[in-house]
Amino acid sequence: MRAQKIETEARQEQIIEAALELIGADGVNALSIAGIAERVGIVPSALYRHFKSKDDVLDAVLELIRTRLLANVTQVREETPDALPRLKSLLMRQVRMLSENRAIPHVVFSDGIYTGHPERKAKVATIITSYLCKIQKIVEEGIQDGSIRRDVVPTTASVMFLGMILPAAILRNVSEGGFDVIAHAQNAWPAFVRCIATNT
Amino acid sequence: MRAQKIETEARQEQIIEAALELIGADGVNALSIAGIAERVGIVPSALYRHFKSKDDVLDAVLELIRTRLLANVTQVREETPDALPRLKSLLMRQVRMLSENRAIPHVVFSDGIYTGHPERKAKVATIITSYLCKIQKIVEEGIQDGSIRRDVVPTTASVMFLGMILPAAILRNVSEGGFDVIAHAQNAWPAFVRCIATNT
DNA sequence: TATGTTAGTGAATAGTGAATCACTATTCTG
DNA sequence: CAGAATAGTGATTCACTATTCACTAACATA
Repeated sequence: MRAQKIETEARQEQIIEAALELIGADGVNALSIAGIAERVGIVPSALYRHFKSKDDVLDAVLELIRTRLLANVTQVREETPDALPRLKSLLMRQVRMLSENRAIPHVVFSDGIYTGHPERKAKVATIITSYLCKIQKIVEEGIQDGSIRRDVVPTTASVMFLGMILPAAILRNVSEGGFDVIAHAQNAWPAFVRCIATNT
Repeated sequence: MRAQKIETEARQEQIIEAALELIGADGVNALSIAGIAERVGIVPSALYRHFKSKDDVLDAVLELIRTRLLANVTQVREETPDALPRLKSLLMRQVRMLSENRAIPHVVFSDGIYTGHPERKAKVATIITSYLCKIQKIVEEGIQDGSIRRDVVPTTASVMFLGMILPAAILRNVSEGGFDVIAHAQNAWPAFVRCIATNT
């Protein structure tokens, strides 16, 4: 049975989405053109009408993740004005996002994407660091307005913030969902507050 | 030129060591029998005299990492009696270990090892959780003797402890060493203390 | 309705890397 | 020193996957 003809842009989205889901399920290594094609409902070779190569697909996946990740931060900025509530809201958002989108840690932390692709590795580095920079900025503003201790190093705080999310994501992955990421975030938050907030 | 003949046990160690280094450099995906063989100085097929399969090599690598990782914890237990100094010492040890041994995060957090190998994934899960359990125990003892706050959830604390190390390791990997893991640990430690220690 | 363009198909190709095997060189031992 | 056991070699097989290509069906538009 022949697949329905669909315009390239729509197919591209389907393909990226399918890739994202497959990566979330089995990791970057298990991602194959055949697998994507099957999920989309076309034949493997048809995929090449919409992407030049598998690498192209991976680049697109990475780009999508980048925008989703950073969008979260900017949305939080608009939502709340103060540093601590911003961070808390961001934490909960990210954790929820990871719950729904298992692919993200796979893509960002698996070497499968950048073996033999220094440019892509650099891109991952850029994504992470620009994410951290935004957090750092929130922390700096918190120091300015006195809600965050002066002796907190913004860089360190941003990495520790990531430290509430990342190990949890990996634990969830490795234990097949046997780790409650959201509960962890809720427990970790007050502790994190103690470690950066000024004593009241 | 023919390679020197060496007894299996010694070769096995060489092979595991080579695998570890290759993984550290380029990740699990880039690991090939040919690569290992070249590094060891034998021909690819010779490797099969010492290991049944590539999977066997990976299992051995994983086992080595497991022992190294857990050995660190038990050594720290012998070294110092109190919870907080123990944790600090453990932190610095782990960070130093990661600096010297780039393969560890690759092996533990890359999906390359467990795609299609549920048993191995389970083993990774076991390694991480048993590591966390040991930390948890230290925390619990700290709560007992009053050096750690009563309202700290031991599980959460252990995951956050990992959160000082893990993101740092990944940042270092991704940025090609452009991130000072040891400096980060030194900055993060006092903050972590604030978040779990009783106020003095 | 005819025609050009776009998307889908299936078979063929080619590269890669793990694993096997028959054979050879080396080392150990009686 | 003979010969058994052990380790190394190179050619080869095998499976797996990305990619190409000639062809076909569907759609848009003139």
